[in-house]
Amino acid sequence: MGLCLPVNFIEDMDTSACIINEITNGMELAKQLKSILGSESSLGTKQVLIQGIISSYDRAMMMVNWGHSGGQTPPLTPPLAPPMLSQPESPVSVDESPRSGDFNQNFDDHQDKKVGSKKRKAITTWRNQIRISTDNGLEGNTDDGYSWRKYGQKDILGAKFPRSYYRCTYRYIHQCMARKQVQRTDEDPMVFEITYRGQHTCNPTATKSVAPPKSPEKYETGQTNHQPLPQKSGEMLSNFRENLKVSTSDSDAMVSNSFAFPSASFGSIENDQQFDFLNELNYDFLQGYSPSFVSPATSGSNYFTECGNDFQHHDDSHLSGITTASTTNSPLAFPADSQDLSPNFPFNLGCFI
DNA sequence: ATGATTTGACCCAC
DNA sequence: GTGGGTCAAATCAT
Repeated sequence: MGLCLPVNFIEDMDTSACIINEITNGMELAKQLKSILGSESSLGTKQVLIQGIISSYDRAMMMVNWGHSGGQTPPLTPPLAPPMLSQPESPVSVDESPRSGDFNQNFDDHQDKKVGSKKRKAITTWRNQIRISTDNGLEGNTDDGYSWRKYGQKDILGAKFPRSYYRCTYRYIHQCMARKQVQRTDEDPMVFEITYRGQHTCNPTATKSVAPPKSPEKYETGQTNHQPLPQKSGEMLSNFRENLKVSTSDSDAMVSNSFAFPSASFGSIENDQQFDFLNELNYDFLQGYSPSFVSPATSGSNYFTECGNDFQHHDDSHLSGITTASTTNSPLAFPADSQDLSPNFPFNLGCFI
């Protein structure tokens, strides 16, 4: 069901060879980039090469991390399809809060409380870091295709900025227990770290309400009501995918998915020129890439089942050490399904298929 | 009037 | 005891 890699991926692959392959590939791309750096080559070409380099090294690092993880297989399905998550070996806790037990009778963690030691952090989480860019006068947003309602904000010790807490707008309608936390990073106020908890049981496309954003600040605090146009959904998705990290705390697994359009956002796009610019930008970047990757933002239940692009496996101890630099600026992602790859697609996915 | 956000208080894991 | 997560009343926005 949309998983890109077999469960026994680690055991089956020749990890060392793949790591070498990725590093070699990255080096080759770097050479190509160097050769065209001062040339007339298009910006897109250069960015593709840069992303190829980043992706190669990301994958190499991922494989190194996995190799040290005792063969543990991370969850492979990214967050936009939380209901599709398949983690049979790690209990999925949707709502760990004792006080919010009004609806969690249906969820596994409720059983966990009876069965054994139930740690608060034993819950499936995804982390997504989004860079908000003002380079071109646009503000980004943290929209991910779902409707969220803010239910709290808290100053976090040691953090410059407060953390905002959101739950699915349809928590009570669809018993959707998905939540997320949004927090600006100390290092870069333009980068938001979004932690998703629990899985959506609602249909994002069917439930999204319509209300355009009023201000960038609204987005920063998690504007919940926005119905992007179909094309905007691609940007929305791209923002969301910009830097995705998935983890199950109890299994000490994390998956990272690097994706970004440069400054592609629609949080405060209120004039058509800007919007057209972004569309062109997206088109340029996605030209030649998987249509299934570009367009699916409006079908929330699908567009994440297919991916699993850049994976990074971390210990729980690494969770707090997520860096933004390596993952927030990746201008491109690649489709998980090699069949979707265009001939232009620069990345060697041989290790993943 | 209705729904979203803010914010102080509460609960509980650590 | 402290800090993080959540609740819920008050407030705000539409």
